[in-house]
Amino acid sequence: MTAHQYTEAQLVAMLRGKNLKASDSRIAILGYILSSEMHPTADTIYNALSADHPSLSRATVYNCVRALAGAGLINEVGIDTYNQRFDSALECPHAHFACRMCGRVIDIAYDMSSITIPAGFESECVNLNFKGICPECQSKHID
Amino acid sequence: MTAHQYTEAQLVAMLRGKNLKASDSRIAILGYILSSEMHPTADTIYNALSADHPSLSRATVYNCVRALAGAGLINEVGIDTYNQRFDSALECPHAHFACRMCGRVIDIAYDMSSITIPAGFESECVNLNFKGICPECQSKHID
DNA sequence: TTTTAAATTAGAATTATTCTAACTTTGTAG
DNA sequence: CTACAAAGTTAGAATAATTCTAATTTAAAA
Repeated sequence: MTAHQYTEAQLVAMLRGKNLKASDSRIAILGYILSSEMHPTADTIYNALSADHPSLSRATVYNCVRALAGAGLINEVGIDTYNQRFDSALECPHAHFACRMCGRVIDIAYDMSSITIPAGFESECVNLNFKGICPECQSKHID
Repeated sequence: MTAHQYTEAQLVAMLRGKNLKASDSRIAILGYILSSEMHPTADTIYNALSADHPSLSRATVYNCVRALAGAGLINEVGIDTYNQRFDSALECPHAHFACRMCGRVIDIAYDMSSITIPAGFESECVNLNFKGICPECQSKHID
């Protein structure tokens, strides 16, 4: 929920802990997602990092987020219909709210421990997503 | 959860009830989604219906699902990362489970009434999605 | 009927994602 | 420290999903 800054050494340790090589790109992308509150898309990540990492390619962004999500360090947030978004998997689980007026994706404190899956299914990831109108847009607008 | 068949008159009534013109495409697409258990993608819908509706175009499928989802007759199921899927909004709410091995999206009976959203947010749609391994794939495979 | 706004169409355009094959880096072991 | 092998990265082309455009057709109201 609250974004954290991590040192490079901490990011390297996280990657190694998941048996991922600590490449420059992975360190930068993981650090960016963990420090961001905005549920970035692959394109947002690419744009944010290419200034400091001029050789970064879009393919690497896709490769990295896939590896990081596979390792459970980040989550895919399936709330935005036409762009995949990512956020930290290290925070306590939380829900998301997408506002159909302003388009923002907002974290919602939510007790995910109340959500259980039926026996027989092995769940690796839970997503609870709401769509509607956020408080700010409600006050701006009569729908 | 269980798919239903509706008569054309019923489908027309549903559309009119939402102030949507009852065009051929909308009747066919709504009927298809409501009678399907498979959470079809836009492409699946297009392929399933073009035999009977040779002039149907992909643009129309996208236009229609947008209109139907906006009217609350169907839901976008944000569980499949790289394809949007749709299902009936008329059934009682339920969760989805996507298996990362076989790729199926399976309905899960779930008490959505236990899910409440914080005050101030006006929620129009809730999605509870799980990803992991389904019972069938667990028995096939040692991961 | 006639009318008109809305919906549909084909295909081009755009956008997001993946693929390919050459090159570079990482972590390890000598 | 140096060499090696495996894994990761790169640019750009290819693919796939979605949207756009402008002409045509249709639904429903008058």
